[in-house]
Order: sequence, then C-alpha cells, then structure tokens
Amino acid sequence: MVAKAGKVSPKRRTAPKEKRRTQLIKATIRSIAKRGLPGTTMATVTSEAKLSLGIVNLHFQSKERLLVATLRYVVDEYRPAWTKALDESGPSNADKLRAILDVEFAPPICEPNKLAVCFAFWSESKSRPAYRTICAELDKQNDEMLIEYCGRIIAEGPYPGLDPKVVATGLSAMSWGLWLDMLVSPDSMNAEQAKNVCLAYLASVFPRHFGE
Amino acid sequence: MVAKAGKVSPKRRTAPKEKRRTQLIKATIRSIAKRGLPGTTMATVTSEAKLSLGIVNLHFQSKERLLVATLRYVVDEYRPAWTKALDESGPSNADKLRAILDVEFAPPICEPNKLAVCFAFWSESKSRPAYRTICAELDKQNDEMLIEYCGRIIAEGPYPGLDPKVVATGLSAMSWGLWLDMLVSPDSMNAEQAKNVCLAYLASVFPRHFGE
DNA sequence: CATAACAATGAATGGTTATTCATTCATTGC
DNA sequence: GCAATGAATGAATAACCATTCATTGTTATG
Repeated sequence: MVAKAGKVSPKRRTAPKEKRRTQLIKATIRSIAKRGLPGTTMATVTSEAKLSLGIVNLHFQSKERLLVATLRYVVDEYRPAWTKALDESGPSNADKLRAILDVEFAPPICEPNKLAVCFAFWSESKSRPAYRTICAELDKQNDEMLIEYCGRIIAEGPYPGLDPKVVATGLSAMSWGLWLDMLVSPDSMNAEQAKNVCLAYLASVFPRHFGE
Repeated sequence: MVAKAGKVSPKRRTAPKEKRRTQLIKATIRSIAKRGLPGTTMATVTSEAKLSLGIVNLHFQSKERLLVATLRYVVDEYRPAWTKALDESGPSNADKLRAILDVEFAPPICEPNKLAVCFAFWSESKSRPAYRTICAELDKQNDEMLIEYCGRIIAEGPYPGLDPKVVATGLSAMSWGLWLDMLVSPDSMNAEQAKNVCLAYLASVFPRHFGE
C-alpha cells in the first residue's frame, strides 16, 4: 500500500525538497496571475499548492525569498530555451533571429500566467533592487544576443546605415511591448499576431533577409 | 491674519475638494514610484501628502477608489497632450507622427514616477478588471491614432506592401517596450535614446518620409 | 518491528492594515 | 462677533497578514 524507496505513491505526503520548492513556485505563478502581486499571500499560495500554510517558511524561510525564487525560476527558463532553439534552427543568421522570436512567443516562455508574473516583477523593479537586478540581467542577455545576430545580418546585407544596437533595442522593446498587449488586451493580441508584427519589422529593416 | 474668500493663506487648513483630491493623487503617484503598489498604504500616501491618515476615506471613500482615480488621472493626461502636440506640429503626416512620439517621450507623460505607476497598474490588469478597462482604453486610443497616421503615410508613400495596423501596432509596442527599458534600466536607456530608436524604426519602414 | 530523523500541519502570535468616528479646527453667513 | 457648517485629524477598531512552533504523520535505519 505504501511505495518503497525510489517509487512514489500517489498519496505520498512527503516529497524531495526540490520538488516541493518547484510545486510552491508554480503555485506562486498561478496566484500572481490570478490575484496580482499585492493579492498574493501565504494563504493564496499554499491553498493553490494544496499544502498547509506553514510550508512556505519551511522551504523558503520567508515570503520575500519565495517571490525572488519565483522570479529566478521564470528568468532561468530563458537561457536553455534560447540554446535549444538556436541549436535546432537553420544555419543562417536570419534563421537564428527567427528562432529567437519563436522562443519569445511560444511556451514555456510566453504563457499568460508567466507574462503576468514578468510584468508584476518588472513593475516592482524600481522599488525593489533584488527584482531589478534579476530583471536587468534578463534584459541584458536578450539585448546582447539580438545585437550579435542583428550585427551579423547588417554585415551580410550589407545595410550600411544601420546600427546593430539601435535595431536590436527596437526589436527587443517591440517584443516586450507586444507581451504587454497580450497581457492587457488578450482579445486583440495573441502570440501569433505578435510574432508577425516582429517579422514585419524585420522585413522592413532587413529586406534582403526577411523580405518576401 | 486669515485669508479672505478667494485668496489662500499659506497656513490654510481646508482646501477645495478637487484640490485635495489632486494632492492625494499626486502623493499616491510618488508613493507607488517609491514603494511599489503592494508597499503603498494609506499611511504612506497621507504622509507623502503631509495630511492626516483619515483623509483618504474622507475624499475617496476607500483605498481602492483612490488607486482607480490615480490611474484615471495618469491616463487622462494623454488626450490633451496629443491634441496640443498635433495642433502645434507641422502640417505633414510625418510631422504628426513625430509630434506623437514627442508626447510619448517627454513630460508630463514620460516621467520616471509615472512610468512606474503605469506599469504598476498594467501588471495588475489581469487580476483587476477595473484597471484593465482603463488601461485597454488608453491602448486603444493610442493604436487608433497611430493607425490613422501610418495609414495616411502609407497611402502617400506609396508603400504598397505595408499594413497600417501592423506598422502602428509595432510602433506602439516598441514605445512601451522602451518605457520598460527606461523603468528597469534607467542607466542604459533614456527618453532621448528611446525616441531615436523609434525614429530609426520609422526611417526603415517609411524611408521616403523619415529617411535622411 | 522499533525508533530516530525528517516533513508537514495549522492554530496561535504579534505586527500591520484599512476603515471608522468623536473631537478639533477653520470658514462662512448672519 | 457668534453660531453653524463642514473639513481635517488621529486614536481606536476589526480584519488580515507573515511567521512560529508544538504536534502529528511519514520514511529510513538497524
């Protein structure tokens, strides 16, 4: 009736530390998406996780640490997603840029709940240095990668008048602005449309690479 | 020693309703910028306004109404700013588009505190319908105006392949993404740079209107 | 099987919050 | 001047929140 070591019973009450932590982080993501950051309490998180009230402090010491861990969790999904997408993409630099856009506008990165979480922390970053550090780190990685590939495409073009940094900053900003549209007006913006808006931008800027 | 009707003494304790409301809204903007939305309490707002604790409920009935009024206040600054800028701008459609960008990246619209407020409410819009309604309204106005002018410029170009809606959506998203950059990484993005990124975008999309 | 070690629970605690309202104070009308 | 009116105050209240910890349940060990 009770599972032996190595196997896990469906009614198992204790779980490995890392698993509980992830369970609580996912519950936090759902709670923030449903109730916002100010509306997220220990009670909403633990009830979302179907665990007891005290368990957050057992695994994270404090609410604040849970929140930081939640932000970390969301941000840390990016790098492997990029690596995988770049690995599996076609060889050209335009292919790489398209692959990055695919990551930006598809799960697991681009999901309604995670958009809500990203913006919740972004909006707090002015008043919370701990959030700002993590958010700025993501921002920087994203920008650097886009500058890299935009630079290569500009060199290939050649597109003499273009500055890689300006084009990349614009593309990155456009992506996040489109995320905002998806968050605020999900009825009038979805991931597919958003990606097409970005591709249209690339077609204007890099006609020899993204034009029809 | 005491001011007569019509004049205001520097030590006057009572003020017209509308004035107190504005005073409290401005204090709320500062509080949200400093402490974030979850960190904004009746105590932080009233101390920021240098008024007593009970006064918010006197003028706004509840904290929630104060917050909605604050969002309204910020959003309602847009329309007159646009109208004025379009009035004073040059006559061409490209001038109009440039004027809209000027509004987007200069005070009173684009100030650090107000960016923080906008994102605070945007990020809550998924869980708070009252916020979402107001935010979506702003979004829609902005989009419609940009579609209008982009459409005219496309017709003038002519730029046969371009869809006004796609170009305008991209521009609007880019603006808000750049706001996010200014919020999260104020050291690496400011209003002037942001405007130039948008102008570079317009130069790529509408070379006959914005090219050098 | 017995027991130690560990995970989880949830009632209790202390601190914080929004809201209320009796009181104080400034302004207006007579 | 002198009530009368209404604005402003801030102590008191009740609800809510994060955190603690004694207790209970589960797993591992010999």
